[in-house]
Amino acid sequence: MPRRARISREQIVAAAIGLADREGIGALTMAKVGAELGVEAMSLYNHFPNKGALLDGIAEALVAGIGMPEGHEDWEDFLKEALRSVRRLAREHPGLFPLVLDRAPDLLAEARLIEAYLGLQREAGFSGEQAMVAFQVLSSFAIGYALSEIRGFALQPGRSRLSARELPPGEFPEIQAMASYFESVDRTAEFEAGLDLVLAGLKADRDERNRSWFSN
Amino acid sequence: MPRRARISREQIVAAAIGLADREGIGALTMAKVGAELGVEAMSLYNHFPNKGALLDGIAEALVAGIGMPEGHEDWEDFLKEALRSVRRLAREHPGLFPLVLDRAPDLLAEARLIEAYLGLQREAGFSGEQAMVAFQVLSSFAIGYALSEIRGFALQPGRSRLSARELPPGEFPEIQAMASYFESVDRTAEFEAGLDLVLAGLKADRDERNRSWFSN
DNA sequence: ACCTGAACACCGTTCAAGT
DNA sequence: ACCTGAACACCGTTCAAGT
Repeated sequence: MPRRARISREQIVAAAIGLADREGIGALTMAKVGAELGVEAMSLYNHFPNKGALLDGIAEALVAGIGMPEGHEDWEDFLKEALRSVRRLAREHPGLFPLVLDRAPDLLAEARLIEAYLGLQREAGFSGEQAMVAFQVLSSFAIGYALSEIRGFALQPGRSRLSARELPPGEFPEIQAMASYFESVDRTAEFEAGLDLVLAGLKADRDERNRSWFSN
Repeated sequence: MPRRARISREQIVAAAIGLADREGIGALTMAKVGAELGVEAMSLYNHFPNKGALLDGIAEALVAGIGMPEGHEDWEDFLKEALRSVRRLAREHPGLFPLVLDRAPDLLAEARLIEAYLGLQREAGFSGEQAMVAFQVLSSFAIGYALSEIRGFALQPGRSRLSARELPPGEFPEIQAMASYFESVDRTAEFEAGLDLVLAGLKADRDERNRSWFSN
């Protein structure tokens, strides 16, 4: 048993994630991450060149935890499952999600996902360009939705958000009529409805383009 | 002429925005913002209780700069114009956009926009709930898209982003076949297509629900 | 090979002293 | 009323010294 603790990259990243989940991203200082493992701040520099590299390590670990969707047959389910994972990550680590977006490491994992997706898309009658537009529109929606959800939607009660019931009465009749709606939205259902809505639009667009192609 | 510079809240906020635009958000220290105006760091505490309040002031000023869309007749144009403004803000102040999202002040301005929007929506045959789902799905898309655009989409060349051409050859045939696409996407056209796609889905959904309503 | 004490630059913030 | 010097706690980072 060594008198001084000995630590690994993986332990540091895990400790940092736990710390940020418990105390917020503001608690992510070298000293506090070290203390989590019984070690001084300077020890971390034996494992990461600087704090930025540690943050990259955190982002990478979180994204790697998502993995590739299983059941590769259908492009719609494949993509929906991947985007549900994005939302799940945001909900599990709300404090770290913006960091993941910021430092989204240029991952081979992401490229592998898109490669698999494009293969599935081609069989479904989409051109490569249509497939990538679909990917970018849908993932923009999922990222934006997840972000809105963790920081609070407009007019939602709670945290520091202005809620529908706090508005000056009289001036906002439309909103006030819906106050109870804002307090009881089912966000999972809304997210799924959003995915389906965008997918319906994409498929309608594909079909229309294919129709005009055949009729020319 | 006083020997010591005298400054206002507005000047401080403007100086901070200019500084962040030029040197990045990392340059937003009390000392540097002060220096921008020929003043010491401590002077800022006469105008803002702390740095967080200054950042809130920045977010508020940027959002206020957007304003309410003109030409209120049509809910679709109204909402599209508002969301184009979000994207415009992101492109004009890429370094500050995440901060705006984070500190989105609980603005009366936002409530007024939603109030006006709901009024327009009702006339178009949407229920209040449908209207808010539409709002949240579309604004999630716009926020996510703007964010992706400023930090780089997947497989896009540039910055620190892994580009399609940098991937190990052979392993990613689908992506490599589209390398030239990734280098020449028209992001404005893609954003507009995304808006129209989601709107088409929303209207199809409304019509379907109304149809089943009448046939019951 | 990897943890640590001492040290430095930089940062947010307080407060009493100036004008 | 509002700017400033001095001071403090906290932070990232370096480096030589330990084991």
